[in-house]
Formats: sequence, C-alpha cells, structure tokens
Amino acid sequence: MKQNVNKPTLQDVARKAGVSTATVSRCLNFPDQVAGRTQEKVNNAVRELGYSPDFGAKAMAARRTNTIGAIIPTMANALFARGLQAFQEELQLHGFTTLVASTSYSSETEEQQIRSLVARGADGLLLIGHERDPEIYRFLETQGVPVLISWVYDTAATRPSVGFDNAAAMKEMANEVISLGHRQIALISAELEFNDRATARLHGIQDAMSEAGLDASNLQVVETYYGIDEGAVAFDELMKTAKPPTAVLCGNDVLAVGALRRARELDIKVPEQVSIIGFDDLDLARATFPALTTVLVPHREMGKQAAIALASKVKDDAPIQSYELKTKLVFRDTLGPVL
Amino acid sequence: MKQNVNKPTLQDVARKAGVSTATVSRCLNFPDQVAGRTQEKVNNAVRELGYSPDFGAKAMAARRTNTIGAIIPTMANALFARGLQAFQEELQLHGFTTLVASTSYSSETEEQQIRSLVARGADGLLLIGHERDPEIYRFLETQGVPVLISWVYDTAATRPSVGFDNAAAMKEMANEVISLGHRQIALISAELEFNDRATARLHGIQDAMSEAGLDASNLQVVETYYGIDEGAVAFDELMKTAKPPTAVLCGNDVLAVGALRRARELDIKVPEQVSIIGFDDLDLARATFPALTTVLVPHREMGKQAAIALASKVKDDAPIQSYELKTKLVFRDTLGPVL
DNA sequence: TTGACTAATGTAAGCGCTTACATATACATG
DNA sequence: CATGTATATGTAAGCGCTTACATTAGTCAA
Repeated sequence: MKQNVNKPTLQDVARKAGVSTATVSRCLNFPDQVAGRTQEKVNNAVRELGYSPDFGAKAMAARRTNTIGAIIPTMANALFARGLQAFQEELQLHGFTTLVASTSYSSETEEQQIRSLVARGADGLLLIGHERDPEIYRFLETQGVPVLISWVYDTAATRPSVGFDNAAAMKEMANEVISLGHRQIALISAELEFNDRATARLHGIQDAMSEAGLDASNLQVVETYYGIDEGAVAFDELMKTAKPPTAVLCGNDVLAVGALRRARELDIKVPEQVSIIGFDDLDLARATFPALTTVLVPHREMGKQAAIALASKVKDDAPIQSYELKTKLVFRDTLGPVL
Repeated sequence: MKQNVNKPTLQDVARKAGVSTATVSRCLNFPDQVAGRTQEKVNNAVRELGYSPDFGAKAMAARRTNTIGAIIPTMANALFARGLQAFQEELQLHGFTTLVASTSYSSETEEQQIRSLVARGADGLLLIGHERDPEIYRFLETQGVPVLISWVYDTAATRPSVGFDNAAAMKEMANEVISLGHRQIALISAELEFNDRATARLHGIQDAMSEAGLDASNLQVVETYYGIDEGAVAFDELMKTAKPPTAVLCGNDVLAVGALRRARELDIKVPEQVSIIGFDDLDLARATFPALTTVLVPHREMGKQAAIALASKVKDDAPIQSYELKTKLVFRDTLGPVL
C-alpha cells in the first residue's frame, strides 16, 4: 500500500495559482462567483498539476455527497441491471451519482452492503423488496437515510414503494392458464426465503388455483437459482414426478428459457404437451422458439419513477409517494390449451 | 438536502463508553489492542447509538481506501457483468471493496467515471481495452493510481493486461468458416470506434480472409449496438444486399441470437442457407435452436486473474504481470458447409 | 518493595476540503 | 470627494476520523 506519488491538493493548486484555497474551491464549485482572470489562473494550475478533488474530504467538509445507493440481488439478472440503468440515468439528471451494489440474494451480504453504502455517505437508498431484518431499518432510521423500496407494490406495507403487485400479476397469468384447462401446474421459482417478490408470485398462483377449486396437490413448486441451466434442471425434475404438470410457470424468463431448452432436449412439444410461461419479458423472450408467453414488467419506467421519488425526497425532503406500475400479459407461443 | 438527524460520530461513542476516541478507533480496527472490558463498553455504545463510521473521514485520515474501481462498457452485457462478479469476489478475499461504473461505450463517460473513481480514492483501477485518450493515462499516472487493462491481451501494447487475443480468437473461427467453403462473409460488430476488442476481431477476420486469397469485397461489416433486436436488424440488412453472405460472424452471442431470430422469421434455414456464429459462449448460446456455434471466453477466470494481479500491485507494489487467457471454439449447430 | 518491562489508554496533530465571516477592491452616486 | 453597494478574495474553523507519541496501569523477577 505504498503511496509513492503525492497527489496534488487544493493547497497546491492555490499556491500555484497564487490565490487562497477558498478561491480555488469556489472556482471549482461556483465559477460565477470568481473573476474571469482568476478562473483562468486556477484552471491552469489545476490542469498543470493534474489535480483531482478528494471526494472524501469534500463530502466531509460539505456534509453532503449527492450520492444515492442502490442494492439489487444480482447484476446477472438483466431486468435488475436495466431497471437500475434507468434509475441511474434519471438520477444523473437530478445531479446525483449512483453507487450500486449487489447481494447475490444473501440477506447477510445485503446488510453489509447497506452499511457500506451508508458509510460511504449515501444520501438515500434504493432497496428491492420489503422483507428484511427490522434492525436494519432501525439502523437506517438512526442514520437518517431515506429508503425507497422497489420491485414491489404492496398496499399492506407501511414503507413507501415503487413497483408492481407481484401477486396480482402472477395470479392474472395463472387464471389464463387455468382457463385453458390446466389442472396440474408447476412453478419454477427463485428461492423464496427473504424474497417477497417470489413469495408473492407463488401466492398469486395459489390464490388463482384455490378460487378455481384446485388444491395444493395440484401445484408443484421447485426453488432454484437464477440461470438457464438451473431452469433446465428444474424442468427435468418436474417431468420425472408421478404427476408431471401440463403447465410450468417460471419466476422469470431466464428460468423459462432453460425449461424450454430442456423440453426440446426431452422431445416434449411446447405448448402441445407442456405450456411454459415466463416472467419479465426480456427481449430474450422473443428470441426463443417458440417465442415465450410471459408477463411484461416495465422495468425502465420503474427505475425512472423510483429515481424521481427518491431524488425529491432527498433534495426537498418531500414525503415519498408510493407508485404502482402495471404489468401486462404477453401472449406468444408457449402457452396453449390442454389437449 | 436537510440533514435532520445527527448521525452519531466516534466522539459520541467515546463519550458514551467513557473512553477516548483513539480507543474507540482501535477497538473498531484493531480489537486485539484493546482490553476485553473496554471492547465491551465500546461495542455496546456503538450498538446503542447505531454508530456507523464515516468512510470519507476514515479514508482521509488513514490515507487509504482499500477500494478498487472497475469500469466496464455496460452491465447489459452479461459477460462483463459476470467477469466483474468474479473480479469482485476475488478482491473481497484480498480485503478490497470494488466500485463499479459503466460507460455505455462512451469514451467521454468513461473519462468522467475514471475521474470520479479516482476522486473516491480508488487504490487501483480495472479498465476494459487499451484504447483511450493518452491524457487520461497521464492523469492516472500523476494521481499514482495503478491501472490494469482487461478483456484484451496484445503483445504489442505497452501496458500490462489480463485478457485474450481478440484477433487470434476471431481469426481461428474465421479459418473454420472459410475451410467450410464460405466465400461471402459478414460481420455484425459492435461499434468499432474506441473499441479495440471489436477492431481486433474485425482484423482477425480480415487476416484469415486475405490469407485464403479473399479480398475486401468478400466481407461485409455492419456496426450496431448491443442487443438482440439490434442483431436482428443487422441481419436483415445483410440479407438485403446484392451479394448476401453465407456466413455471418457476430461480435457477441447476443447479436447472434438476434440474427438467428430474424433468420427464422425470414424462413432462412440455419445453417443450411446461412451459418451464424457468436462470440462469448454465454449459456444463452446453448438455449437457442439451433444451438449456437461460438467462441468461448473464460470470463470468470479473466476476472479472477485480473483481481489477483491488481491486488498484488496495490498491496505490495509488485509489478503487474500480463496474463493471457485462451479462448476456445465451441462447435454447435449453426455453422455448416456451403451447400 | 522496587525497577524494568509490557499492555492499555489518552492527547493532539493533521488528512483535504467547504464556508461563514471579515476584508479589500471597484465603481456609481449624490 | 465621501459614501454606499456590489463584487472578489482571504482567513480560519471545523467536518470525523487515524495514529505517532506520551502517559499511565499492570506484571513479574529479583
């Protein structure tokens, strides 16, 4: 950890330009408060020295970072990555920098990341889903860091959120599936623990089924990680059971693509023998053959609205307005009637 | 930007625990230097106050951040996202935190991100590809921030890098294509400007072709953005030309999947009428139908080796060893002979 | 009991910035 | 020309930590 080079500081710039540090600081942050000639001198000094302000010092002195943190389960999930992209772009417009961290779906890692982002001075935080240790919420409160929950919209929750109703979305799709005659249904889900989105989607299916007079024995659930291969393996497993499902709903498109691949490998016709349904509507869903029936999640809009809400909270201390986004069923070629 | 809550500081903890700030600091950073009883008092105070250290202040006082920055073109590209994941995991083992930023392939944004990460105190930086404004390299040097280039391995380059030979990898594949009788060849590439990986891949093809006695009129190149739809559109374009290619090489698997989709939509048989070849070997490549012939890039190993090299540079000031990773042709079902 | 250590803690000087306040300069006005 | 006002700059006090150094407490052998 040698620091063999001495980074130039504000002091150095001030000395070189023949002005005070205050003037340099102003010149950098509020140029219109500084005379043209002085600006020139300072800018030259900055350039010649290759000066770069120290963010930590700046944050400490200004007691503000203009930084917002976002913590998502994984970058590997394109939907998170893209929602976050939109979030970031919008925040930039409001003068904020975004710091991103991911948790690999581990609540322990998430806690670390939260603490780390708070330590780094995040003025606000975006978190996915409501479900987490109450203590961490308490911590956030004592630190005075506002939090916005995204990817879910749950009227029962006390915390404000920008997202969609996972249960309702999945239920709507399940209703379609049931109305096509399917009775033996499966769900390939992400891990349910500490994942209220996945849990809600499961509940959506259960709801639809019980309203249709089906009971728990008609539903098989397999939990797995995110990934095409994982979807394939899960599908395999389902097809080996005593009563294989005629419709397989998946927690996301990537799992569905895996299931679809394995179906082809097993020579199971989709949708004639088995229907396969995704969730998210990645552009991937249109690239498979047959093209995937799925649930569209307006991820970019979600990221944008979350950014707007959080920015106005942090800047003007305006209370965060919850915002519900609507999902949409997208019918393509992998859902069909029971033959 | 109200700060209505006063975050507890080291001072507060010290007061509450009845010790000096030095003791608290030691207790937090070097617990074994502090008596057991004292540790308890301090830890209790920390817990009761919900104290969280201020990273900026810490960095300034300790003159070290244990942070390494990584700047990639885009999170949307799964290969970057995953290589980075491995990079991050390995660095964590070495006690470093990773700060990630993306550029959307804009060299201007990249420069901003570099400055921002340096300002945030990054002890080292991972960058993709060699090609960028020399001034930014100069800046990094005056700041004393070591840089490691990844995703490329170019013996001609002066800077150390951990990556693979993009030109050679693509050339190897092009040789296969040519040996199967293809004479009219196309490349769907990422934008070439400021992208030495894409440029090298193009050169690889050109090399192979000229060695086989083919000239420039046999190669069509279309540049586009990253995305399935983009690949589809580019494929369309190629098929409309006077001499449509019999083999379409793609700069990455995602573009290839798009091309494949459009081929199906156009009722063009792959590989009978047109061969389509990807690059990266995402798991996506095995999920399409027909499964994609592509070039495997060992992204996780690349991320890991990059982390090891950078960590040892930053910690022990060891010179960075360049490291070449090998790609591998993966033959599946989208490359066939000219009929 | 004393002296010579070692272990535990305290004191205080910065780290590189921002910003309230004080001061200096320029210019217009009566 | 004195005065008032606006504009430009300087002075210096922190922001919340770490750490070199000083001090004190604790331990043990002689």
